[in-house]
Amino acid sequence: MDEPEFFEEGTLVAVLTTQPLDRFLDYKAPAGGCFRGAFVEVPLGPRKVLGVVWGAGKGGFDIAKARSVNRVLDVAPMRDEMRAFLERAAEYTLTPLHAMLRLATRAPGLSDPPSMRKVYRRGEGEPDRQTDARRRVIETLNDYGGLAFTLKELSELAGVTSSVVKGLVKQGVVLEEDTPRDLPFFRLDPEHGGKQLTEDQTIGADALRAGVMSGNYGTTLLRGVTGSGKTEVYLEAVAETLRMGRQALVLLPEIALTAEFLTRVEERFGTKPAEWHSGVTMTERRRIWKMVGQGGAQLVIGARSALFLPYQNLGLIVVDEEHDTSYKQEDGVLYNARDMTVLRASICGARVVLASATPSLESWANAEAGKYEKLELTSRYGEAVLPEMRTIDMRVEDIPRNRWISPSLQKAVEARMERGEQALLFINRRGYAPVTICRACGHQIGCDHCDARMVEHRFLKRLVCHQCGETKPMPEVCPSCQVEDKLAPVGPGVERLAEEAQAVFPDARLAVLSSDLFGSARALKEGINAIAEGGADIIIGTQLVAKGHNFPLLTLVGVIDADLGLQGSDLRAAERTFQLMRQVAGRAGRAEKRGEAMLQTFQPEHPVIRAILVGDEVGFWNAEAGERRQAGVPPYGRMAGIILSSPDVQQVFDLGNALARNDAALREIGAQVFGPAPAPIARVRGRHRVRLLVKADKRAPIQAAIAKWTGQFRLKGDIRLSVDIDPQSFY
DNA sequence: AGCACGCCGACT
DNA sequence: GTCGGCGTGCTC
Repeated sequence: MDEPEFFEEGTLVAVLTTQPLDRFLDYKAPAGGCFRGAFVEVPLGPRKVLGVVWGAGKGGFDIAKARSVNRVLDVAPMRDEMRAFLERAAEYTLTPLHAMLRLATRAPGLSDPPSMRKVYRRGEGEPDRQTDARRRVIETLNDYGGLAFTLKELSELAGVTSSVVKGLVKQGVVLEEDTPRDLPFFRLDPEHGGKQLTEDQTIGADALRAGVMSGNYGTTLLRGVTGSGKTEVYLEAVAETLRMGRQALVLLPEIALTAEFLTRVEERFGTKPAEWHSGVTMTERRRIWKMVGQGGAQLVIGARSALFLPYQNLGLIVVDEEHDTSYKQEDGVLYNARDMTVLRASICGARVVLASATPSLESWANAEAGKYEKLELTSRYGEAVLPEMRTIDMRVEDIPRNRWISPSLQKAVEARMERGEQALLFINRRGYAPVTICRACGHQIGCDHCDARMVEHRFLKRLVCHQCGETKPMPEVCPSCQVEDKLAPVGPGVERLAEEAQAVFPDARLAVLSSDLFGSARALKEGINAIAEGGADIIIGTQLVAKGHNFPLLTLVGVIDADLGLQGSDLRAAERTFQLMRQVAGRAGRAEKRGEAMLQTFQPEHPVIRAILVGDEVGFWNAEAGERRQAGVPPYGRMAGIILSSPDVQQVFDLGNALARNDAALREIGAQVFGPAPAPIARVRGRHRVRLLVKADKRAPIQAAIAKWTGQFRLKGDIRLSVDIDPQSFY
């Protein structure tokens, strides 16, 4: 390893700060000098800001203005590979570098001196007088063999007041010591809880282990049907990474999942890993950030932002459910954590495992092209097999108005209940009804700040905008024509389906699983556990249930509206529908009983529905790939979205049109621009949004061209422009 | 991001 | 005359 460059006191260093400046600022190195990569505090105008020494200063300005770095912070310096990663990620996503540095420093108190706290352990001496309380303190300390406790912990464990402990400290029986507040995580033991793997899993685990042992970059697409035990397989790759003394990161799409996952990690490695997501406390954040940087955390389980932690020796990154759309950050810095994972790993020589039962077309195409290795787990655990799937043709079902459970589905559910098995009714819509319409004038209630329609939530007794979160009470009269008692719900949501199910199956015990019905991840987990143990006959759920929870008694899945998502011209709709339906169907029959899945559809002959039915994944992907290749869209072409937003409609359209007219920079690389058109959500929080789409050849330097193109324009007033490379949805 | 500078409209 | 609106520019 090359030693990073050292800068003597007084020499000029280029510093990148977290302030939104589009260049480096030069400072004089502080007393004692500093290395490249050092985190520093620098003066900026009247303020002190956080920065990183990026390299030698360039000069070229009035040298008398150069100020000195205030001090070098007491955290591990940023490694060269991290700087390279941030630079490349900034370049790829067309994000200013300072914004990338922000992502990488999302922990509080990095500039604070390491804070200390007092801990107490057993000393040599004996107390002058033995009392009951004193004996309990000493016994507690002996029981835990030399461990140190905080005052609060020790007095609670021993059942004494803090003054007893303090008294013993005075006599030297208990020692009081200062230790850093941010403690390392317990060591994970790769040999702790290895499970017996199936033959299939062993082959997979061996292949992943071999990759880890190579010590080089490489990506493996780990494909396994639901219940095939992907997790066990990639945890073996984690184990091998730990044996090699390197760090591992497992990215998960859902916070709700991490609790269950953490338990599995603890069973496998004997202790909990570091857990990083938006819900962790500030103190814990700082601890994780620092410990990851100095090797005191071997394994991080986290959401996408965990990719920007300062790993010092990252050997493996697992992206679980790699197809999940939540890996794409949709506000602020627009990046896809799956793609950035591959970038980061290729820079620091780490392995990547992309795990999914239903991979994204991008990853599938990369595997087909030989860029990724492919690994398949085919057999499910035990005797369970994929459910038998069939459609219910809604065109021929005799079903009353405002009912969504067809007679065929009803019969099937009743049959399962008689056998004491569970059924799941799946609908991918939260709330009571997606639309509220006035039957007097036809007005549909919309959000005041967005162009989205408000969704009635009876549980909350309010209308909710699923776009911006705005809520308002259900109006008494129509906001448009003021007529009373004419507002009617249209279409089903999960709450309304539950109401119907209760009427259709009066004796059934219902459980509704929707993300907005649980106050916390913990409550959700408890709810899920109770259901899994048989606390309900019928589960009514949104896509929350598709995400890897286990329901051993579940043998029937009824999909209320399999067509949802097939409409529209969104090219990814078919892919998402395929993935979601396959995942939901995978909930049935995970234990010993053969499951069944029934899809209610008005278009049973649709190619996607047919592919879902026969489970012909390769056929589906080939068909989908063919169409996209034809259209020259991702993954066979490149796209970027340009979103303009402003409170003033005229302003955004003017700029949009100006951009569309002056597209020489794009034509130079053979790219086309479409639009401007109202963005998928044309108004968000009072801002009008307009989108242009850029389409280019797979190999075209789209970022450079877009930078040149948009760079000609100066943004006036409150207008914002953001570039979304590889947008999730496009049409 | 902040913060200062600076140039036009409604007050004392 | 001056207080204050927020457009523009600077920060080593």
